[in-house]
Amino acid sequence: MERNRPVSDQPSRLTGSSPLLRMFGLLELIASKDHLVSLQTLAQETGLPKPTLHRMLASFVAEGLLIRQNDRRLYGTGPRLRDFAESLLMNATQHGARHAVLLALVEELGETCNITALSGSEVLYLDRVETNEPLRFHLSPGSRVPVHCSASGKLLLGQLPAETRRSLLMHAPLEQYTDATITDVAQLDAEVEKCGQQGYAIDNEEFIYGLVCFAVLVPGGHGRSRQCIAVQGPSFRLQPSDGDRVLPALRRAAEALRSIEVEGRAMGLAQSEASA
Amino acid sequence: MERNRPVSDQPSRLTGSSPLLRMFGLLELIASKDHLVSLQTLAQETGLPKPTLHRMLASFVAEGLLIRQNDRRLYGTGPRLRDFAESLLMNATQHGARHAVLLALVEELGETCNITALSGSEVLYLDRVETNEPLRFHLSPGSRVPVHCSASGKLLLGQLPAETRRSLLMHAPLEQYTDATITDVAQLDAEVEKCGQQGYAIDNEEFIYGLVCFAVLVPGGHGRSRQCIAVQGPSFRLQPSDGDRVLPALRRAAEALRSIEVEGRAMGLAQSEASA
DNA sequence: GAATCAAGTTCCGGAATATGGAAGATTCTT
DNA sequence: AAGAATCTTCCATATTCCGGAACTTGATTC
Repeated sequence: MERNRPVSDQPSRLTGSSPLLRMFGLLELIASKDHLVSLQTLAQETGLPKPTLHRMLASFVAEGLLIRQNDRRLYGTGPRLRDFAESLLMNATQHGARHAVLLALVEELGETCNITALSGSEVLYLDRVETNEPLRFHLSPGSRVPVHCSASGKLLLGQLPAETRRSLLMHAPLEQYTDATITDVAQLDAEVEKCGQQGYAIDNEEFIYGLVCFAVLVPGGHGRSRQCIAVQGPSFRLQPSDGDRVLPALRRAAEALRSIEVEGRAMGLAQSEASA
Repeated sequence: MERNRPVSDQPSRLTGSSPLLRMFGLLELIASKDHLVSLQTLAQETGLPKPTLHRMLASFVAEGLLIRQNDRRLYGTGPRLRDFAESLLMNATQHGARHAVLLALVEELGETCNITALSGSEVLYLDRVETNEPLRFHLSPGSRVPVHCSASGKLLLGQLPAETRRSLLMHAPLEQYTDATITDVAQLDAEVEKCGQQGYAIDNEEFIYGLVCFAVLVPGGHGRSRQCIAVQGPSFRLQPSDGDRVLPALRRAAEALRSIEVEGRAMGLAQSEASA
């Protein structure tokens, strides 16, 4: 159902399906300001009723996440949020190691690279490092692309049980983005099969004109993989025939990612056993 | 109060009056781990029922706050959380006071100074004040430099658990920027150790020819520090032998930053008690 | 390779929480 | 001191969350 949205400006709506996520969105909004904010300001920017905002802010203040300053009129981030942020960054070494692999790959190939995974019926970008080339495609990390017209998507589809794959493709219409987009299920099945055989996939301008992409699977613990690493670039710098140049590097990076995953798993297990 | 639990104790429930705050507590718990966690582990540590946790985690994953790795068995922080943390630290409300400390330091030393933190596998500039000298290196706040060839990076690496540090360096490309860049892991380990011992670090043209940098840690609340304050300058104005001149000032500034932090914390507590 | 076991996932009725319009306080403004 | 704007409290309603029980998946053992 739709929430009241009487005001027609551009209230940077807090996107969030549940109240819980909406509250996190509020924190994000406050954290993104380089100055303190008032209730009134927040009401205007979010479009939320003031009593609602007041209640949210009050509970954050009670928990030490936010603090009130200037005679209690303005809100800013509190010590607990700073602890959280610092702790997060210091401990995001999984990110760190993974990010480092991407950095090295971009350095070597000279083009933007991504780590991707399947999320629902779309391909999600887990992390990304952009090339320094002045001309490049910009897709923000956390964004999503359709499965049927991305190199990663075609590989990840191949890792799904046939049954699951079928029902997934049924629900998501195969939209035609360019002339090269595969929109026929049978044809897509054949393409997925082919990619699985050869161990890599190419997106040859199937999603965006001028965008070419190579992807390989990150080896999973046992049999199935759920992540890809991919390189993308404009078609005049990266072409389908460049496989010999980019695939070895991609495979090396994929192997590096696998070893990170294994370490992470080992630590995770050690942790759970430690509390027995 | 202490927030990080070193090892498992009783089902130490997530402190939080409302479900909303409890969910934030869950994020804090995950962010405080230097490794990925499983649903089972979280269930044990929080005492929450598994279905409840599963639902919470699923919604976080759907929002991009968390990501799942290792065959979807383990949870870790996602890109959106990292953005949040960085944005928060760069805009922190005591920014004003923090900036003032930097200004005073630059005034005293006559060279550009920065406040830095670790983010993933790189060093992030949280804030920065440039000298008025006509010749200076330009790096904007928000930009990043490699850990292995920056004074801040070498100090912050020393604050990580050995295991974590090893894993990070293993996968980070120790790129050679200048003749002085340390690219050998063992050698870097020794250097990090040495910096930790002496309480400061020097970057002696290890990243950019002609750029020398001194850094000290900002004392943290819980033993470990997560931020540095540093001064940098061209090698003909700032030399490794200038420690006696710059280190006392740096230490004073670091102490000033710590006290700002403590004040903020005290205010936060006062606020939260007022509503108890 | 079938049995066993542990971890992860789904279901759904009941319980607890969030919602926001209206109205009452508290400032700031003139 | 009246007027205006913002902040705060109230509370009936509707939405959301909760978690025991049951089911599925995947790993381990015999």
